[in-house]
Amino acid sequence: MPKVGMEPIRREAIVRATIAELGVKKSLDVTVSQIAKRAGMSSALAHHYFGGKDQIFLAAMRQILSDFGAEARGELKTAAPHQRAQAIIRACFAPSCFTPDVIAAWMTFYVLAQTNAQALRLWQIYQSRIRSNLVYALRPVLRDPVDGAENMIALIDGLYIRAALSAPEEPQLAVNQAMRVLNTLLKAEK
Amino acid sequence: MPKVGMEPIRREAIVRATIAELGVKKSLDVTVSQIAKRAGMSSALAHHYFGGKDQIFLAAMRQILSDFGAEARGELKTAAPHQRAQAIIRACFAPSCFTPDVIAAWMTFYVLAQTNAQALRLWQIYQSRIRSNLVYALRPVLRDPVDGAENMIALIDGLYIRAALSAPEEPQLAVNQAMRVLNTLLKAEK
DNA sequence: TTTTATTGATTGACGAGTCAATAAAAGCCT
DNA sequence: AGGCTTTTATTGACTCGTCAATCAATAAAA
Repeated sequence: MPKVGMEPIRREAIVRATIAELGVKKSLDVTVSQIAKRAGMSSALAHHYFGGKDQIFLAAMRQILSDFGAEARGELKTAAPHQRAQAIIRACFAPSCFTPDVIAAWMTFYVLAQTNAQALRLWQIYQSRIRSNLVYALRPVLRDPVDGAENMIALIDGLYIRAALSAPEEPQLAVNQAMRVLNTLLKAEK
Repeated sequence: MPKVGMEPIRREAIVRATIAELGVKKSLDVTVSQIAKRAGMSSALAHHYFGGKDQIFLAAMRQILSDFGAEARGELKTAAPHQRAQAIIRACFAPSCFTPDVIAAWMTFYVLAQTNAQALRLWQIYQSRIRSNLVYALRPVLRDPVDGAENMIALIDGLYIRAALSAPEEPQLAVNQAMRVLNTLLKAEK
C-alpha cells in the first residue's frame, strides 16, 4: 500500500533511527538492516533512498550538527552581549546535544571523520563555526580571545568524550564545570 | 621450523602490530588477519595465543596504558615538588603517548570501552590514577585541587580527541596550550 | 612420545548492495 | 468516466564478499 510523498518521511525516520541505533550499539558497526528495522522499513528501501551506508551516517551527522546549530542560535538570540560565551556553553550541553544517544553518536562521528573525507569536512565546518562564535563572544572580555576559544573548545570536547564513558556526568555537572573554567579564565584577566 | 619459547615474542609482536594497524585503519574493524600479517604470522596463531579478537584489543590497550604509566612515572621522578602537575602534562604529550598511531589507538579504545566491560575497567583505572596524581600535584597550589584536576583531565582528553582529527596539532602546540591553561588556573588563585 | 609451534583449509555466520516483482497513485488520452 | 501508461513506493530473495573461529595436519624440540 504505497502512499505517495513518502521520501522525506522515510529519510527522516532513517536519520532518527540511525542516531538511536548508534546510541545503543555505540559503534559504527550498526547494520543497515538494524537501522531500517528500527525505522520500520526494509533495508532495501533505506538503500534506495540513501544509496549506501556512508550516506546514511553522513545524513545523521548533518542532523546532529544542525541540531547543535539551532540550539546555539537559540541561546545566542536571548543572550546579553557579555554573556555570549555562556550561551554557547549552555547550547553545547543542552538536552538536544548532550543526551546519551547523541553523545554516543558524536563519538562514532569522531571515528568516522578520521577516515571519511566528507565527515571530516562536516566536522571542520562545525568547528570553525563554534570557534568563530566563541572568539567573537570572548573578544570583549579576554585579552587573547583566540586562545581562550581554543581552550574552551578543547575543554568542551573533553567533557563530551568523558560523558560517553562515565554516564554519571550529568548535563548539569558538565555545564557547571565548563562555566567555572570560563569564569576562571575571565577572572584571570583582571 | 618451530622454535621453542616463542610465546612472549609472538604476543608482543601481535600487540605492536595491533596498535600499528589501529593507527592505520583508525577504527576497530581491523581484522585479525591484518594484525597477524603485520606481525608476520598466521591468523590462526594469533587466535591460538590470545583466544580471540577482544583479548587482542585488550592486550593492546593494556600496553598503551602501561606505556603512559611508565612515561608519567619517569617525568614525576625528575620533577620538583611544585612542578608535578607540569610533569604529568608533559607525560601526556610525550612522544610515546602522543603519536598519530597512539592517538588513533586511544580513540578506538574510547569506543571499545563504551561496550566492553573489561576495557571500561582498564580506562577507569587509568583515569583514577591520573586523577589522583593530579590532585596530589595540585593540592599545594590550588584551593580546590579536585576541581582543578577534573578540569585538566577534561582539557587533556579534549586535546587528544582533537589531535585525532586535526593532525596539525603538533605535540608541542598541545603541551603549550595545556600549560597555559594550567598557569592561568594557578594564577587565578593568587 | 609428548609437548610446543605453526599453518592451510574450512566452517558458519553475517552484512552491504542489487534486482526483479508487486502495487498503489498520478497523469493522460478519448 | 474508463482504461492506458508512467512514476513512486516497497520488499523478499539473492549475490558476493568478508571475517572470526576451529581443526586437522605438519614439524621441530624435549
